[in-house]
Amino acid sequence: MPELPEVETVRRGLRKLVQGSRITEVEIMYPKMIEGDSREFATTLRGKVLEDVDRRGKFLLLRFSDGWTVVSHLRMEGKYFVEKKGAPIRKHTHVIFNLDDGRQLRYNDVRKFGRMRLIKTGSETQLPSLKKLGPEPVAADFKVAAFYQGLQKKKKAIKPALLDQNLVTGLGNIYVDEVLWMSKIHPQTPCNHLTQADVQILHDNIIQELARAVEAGGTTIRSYTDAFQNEGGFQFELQAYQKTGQPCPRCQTPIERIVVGQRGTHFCPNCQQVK
DNA sequence: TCCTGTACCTGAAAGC
DNA sequence: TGCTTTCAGGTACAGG
Repeated sequence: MPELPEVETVRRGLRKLVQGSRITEVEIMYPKMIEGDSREFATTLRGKVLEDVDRRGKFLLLRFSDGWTVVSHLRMEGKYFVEKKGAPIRKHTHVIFNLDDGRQLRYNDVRKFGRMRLIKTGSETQLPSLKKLGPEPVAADFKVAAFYQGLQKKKKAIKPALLDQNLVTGLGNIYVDEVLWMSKIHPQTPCNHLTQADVQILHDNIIQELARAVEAGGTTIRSYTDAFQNEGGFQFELQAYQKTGQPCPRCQTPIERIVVGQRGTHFCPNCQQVK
């Protein structure tokens, strides 16, 4: 399930593999994957060069010539890979970008949750889904004072607040459980109960954890692979996520699983207590 | 405005 | 063994 580190790893892979390639044809097998007119999506991209691949939060921004951008979200199980034209089409391949060198950039998505949208480059900041995104989880953008103020205005639990993408972007279910464990904060703690000291620790752990996960090439739990079809390495670093019944690495108390905001949630009942 | 619940999807695992 | 049910979760959207 791609979160920021996985999307960043895909972005880097796509840059290496297909930057500079020209699209000769786009085949769309599952039109619902395309937001807006899927035929227009295909005809507009014909002849365009993929000039760069950017990222905002968990959204990939594929930059094409003549001022076009494809905004792509992998959601749960979306993945891109490159194969030669004529190679067997795998099950769950929904969009194929034919390239001028005989290769194909293929988008595969078992759950069909992923979405793509074609927009004019520069207008992505006006898309509601991108407009609402909080800062990137890096020290230059993500400021602890604004984070604390944002949390003080919320009464809901910290876990769904972090999954919202409004206060900071890039966290998903795995990394939220991890950073809350690292910060000794119970996932059901109301946001406005957190002290400045709690928020400072949480802020620093979010930056540190996501940077480490990017370095490791992301986390593979179910099916994630990057554009080279490599799995991530960060699943071996997880301390709490999916560790139900296993001893907490800090205090040896068994990790528990509860449901918070309809999401499976893993925490240490000793280290992480509700305030 | 904020918050909660649900739909979208399929495959794996669990239950019978 | 084979069928049915439950679960996994990121985002958009509806409704309170």
